[in-house]
Amino acid sequence: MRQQVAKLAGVSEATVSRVLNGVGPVKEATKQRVLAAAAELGYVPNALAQQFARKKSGNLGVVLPHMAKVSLFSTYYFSEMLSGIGSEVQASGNDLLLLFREADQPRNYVSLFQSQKIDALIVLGAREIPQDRSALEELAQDGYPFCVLNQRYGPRGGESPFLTVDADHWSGSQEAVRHLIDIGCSKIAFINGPEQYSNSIDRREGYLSVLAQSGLPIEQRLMLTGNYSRKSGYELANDLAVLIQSGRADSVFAANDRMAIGAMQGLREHGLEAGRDYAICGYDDADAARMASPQLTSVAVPFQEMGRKAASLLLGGDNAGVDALRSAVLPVQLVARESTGVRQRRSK
Amino acid sequence: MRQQVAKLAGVSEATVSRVLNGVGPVKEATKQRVLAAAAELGYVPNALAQQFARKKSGNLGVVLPHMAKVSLFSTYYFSEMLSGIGSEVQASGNDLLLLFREADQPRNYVSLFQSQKIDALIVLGAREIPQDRSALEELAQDGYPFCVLNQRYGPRGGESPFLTVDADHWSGSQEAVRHLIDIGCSKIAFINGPEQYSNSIDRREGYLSVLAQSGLPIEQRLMLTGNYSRKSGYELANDLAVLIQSGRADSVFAANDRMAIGAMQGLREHGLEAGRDYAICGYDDADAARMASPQLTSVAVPFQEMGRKAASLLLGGDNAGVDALRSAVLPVQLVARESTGVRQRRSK
DNA sequence: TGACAAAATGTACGCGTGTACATTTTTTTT
DNA sequence: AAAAAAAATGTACACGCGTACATTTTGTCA
Repeated sequence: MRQQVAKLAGVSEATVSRVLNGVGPVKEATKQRVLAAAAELGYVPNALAQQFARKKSGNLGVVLPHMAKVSLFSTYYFSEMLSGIGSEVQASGNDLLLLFREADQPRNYVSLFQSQKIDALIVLGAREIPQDRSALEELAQDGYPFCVLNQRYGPRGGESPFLTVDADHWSGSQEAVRHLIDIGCSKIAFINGPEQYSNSIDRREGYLSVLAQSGLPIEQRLMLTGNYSRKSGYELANDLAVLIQSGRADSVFAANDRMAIGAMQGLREHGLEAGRDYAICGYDDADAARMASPQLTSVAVPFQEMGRKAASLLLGGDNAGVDALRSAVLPVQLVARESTGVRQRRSK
Repeated sequence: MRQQVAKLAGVSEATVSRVLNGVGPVKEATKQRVLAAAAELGYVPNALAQQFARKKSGNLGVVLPHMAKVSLFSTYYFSEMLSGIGSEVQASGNDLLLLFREADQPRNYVSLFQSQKIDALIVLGAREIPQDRSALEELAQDGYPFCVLNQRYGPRGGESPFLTVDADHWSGSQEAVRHLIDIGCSKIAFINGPEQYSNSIDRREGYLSVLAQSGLPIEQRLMLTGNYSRKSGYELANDLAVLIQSGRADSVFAANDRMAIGAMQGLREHGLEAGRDYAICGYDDADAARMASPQLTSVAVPFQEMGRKAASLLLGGDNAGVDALRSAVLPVQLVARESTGVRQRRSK
């Protein structure tokens, strides 16, 4: 096939290759002849052979936890990051290989590189558990290019053992809690997610630091733990209702929107209405925040940007703001809405 | 590398290949020696070379519309289908290549096959527009294996020009409308999405057929069109409010949950409450349906199953219920909730 | 035990590129 | 105008695997 193109253009196959890849010096006239011949014959290079010859698959792998039926995570979260990764991958002329990780199954990331199926890897949904950490350490050991998204393994603000792109959940939580304080709350309950996720830890620390700064007491009974699902928030509402009705809590900061919405639903069944009987702030600013009623105050996380950043770090040589500590931390932003008493203007 | 394995096992490279691929007759003892040698040396076959030699990439391509910032679609929809596809792909030992399609960009699906990047293709988010249809016709012309998901190109219930996996949105809409009638509604407004999507057409026809069956009048002013976004539902609430307040409508059937929720929000601003002043039924049974308040009655679509089915049609030879008409149509199911006056039992 | 069939293994090569190196053509320099 | 340098093109081969075919070993039957 390539041979036919070469013949039609009156050149050698090597020249065809050079023209199509834009490498090496080629006379303009020759180039045009080759391109014309290729177009005429409808020649499309065999990507498999190219990859083989180049020893590059051109694939960026993305592993994400396989959520069987009920997803612990907001699908929003992953969709957005994937979308960001996708746009960057496309712009770089690469492809995106989607890899699902079964919960139990051992993580064999290294063989993905050994088999050359992928040139680089982005890991989503990683946690601070031995299996995850050791799998990543193995990758780092062998020097493969990979990036962990939305999870931190080193100390916050310190040097990271792996390349990481995260959001500033510490500051985001501070903003959230300060906002609650600003609107007059002083007894802020906190629904966190499992601390296997570094951003749960970051949120807790953000929460605690603002309480300390503001001279508010830290009370264990105000700190609850769910699993980031709506249902867990719903169930914790029973505890929250007691706290609120007894005057021991006047507001809630939830570590994500789903738990916040679940809590609102549960509290409603206790006759407690967000924005009236208590204030509540979620996290992520997922679509659901705007769909809830009252609309949920939340902390917007730039998931798309995070995905884009991770991909560009691996694909291009975009090392802006990363070098030393091996981690990029993107800013988040509070979005105030009805659930903390901020009425929205219409048509939004 | 493979050579070293062969040497260590005391066999030829061909035998190593045979053992690792499980082809051809191999003496048990030899097999064990080879496996041991491969394990000892940590040999991982080069996937690129394998693909090249086999002339198969082992990749199932999945194209999905690239939704820049605001997604017209519920991300839920795509996440679920992707998840279903993913589980099937994994089970079959293949990989999933994710391909984003820019809105304007011409669809060049054929070259994906010509370059052998993919062995089969699943198309998500296709519409009845010339670009989409012709791109698919080109694929069909050349005999490439592909499957269109959640979109129909032939007549409903008739022969399909392409392999298709869809859900029975006609019956689903009938169920929804019948449910509204069952609870006492007789003036049912309908918010549909763009008719470029066949399932919008199916829903309209389902809606109309039940009205006809029930001897209810068909009124154009009750039939509105949004674009499947929450915002469009929100904006249409102004029209709905007039209809409801004037007594010309007593309920709403929305073609998806997002529009339904938007409408509920908009109507609330007009003092109208779902489940009290009017009934409303959504479609998709996305997470959001359960997060809305009141919780939204909706039609559950088996997106995961659909994805799984499409993948298994292309990967395995699973032709169950498809052969003649080239299309599989999966059943949907109504889930009644508070928005049509059905109170939910607690702890769900 | 010999002849023959079947099983097991080895040998050799193609798959379609990219590219190092050799060669030819063109341009520049003296 | 000859020599040298630079640009353009051609030749040849490796990449790592799967597999058709040739060969050897093992098993079977008379």
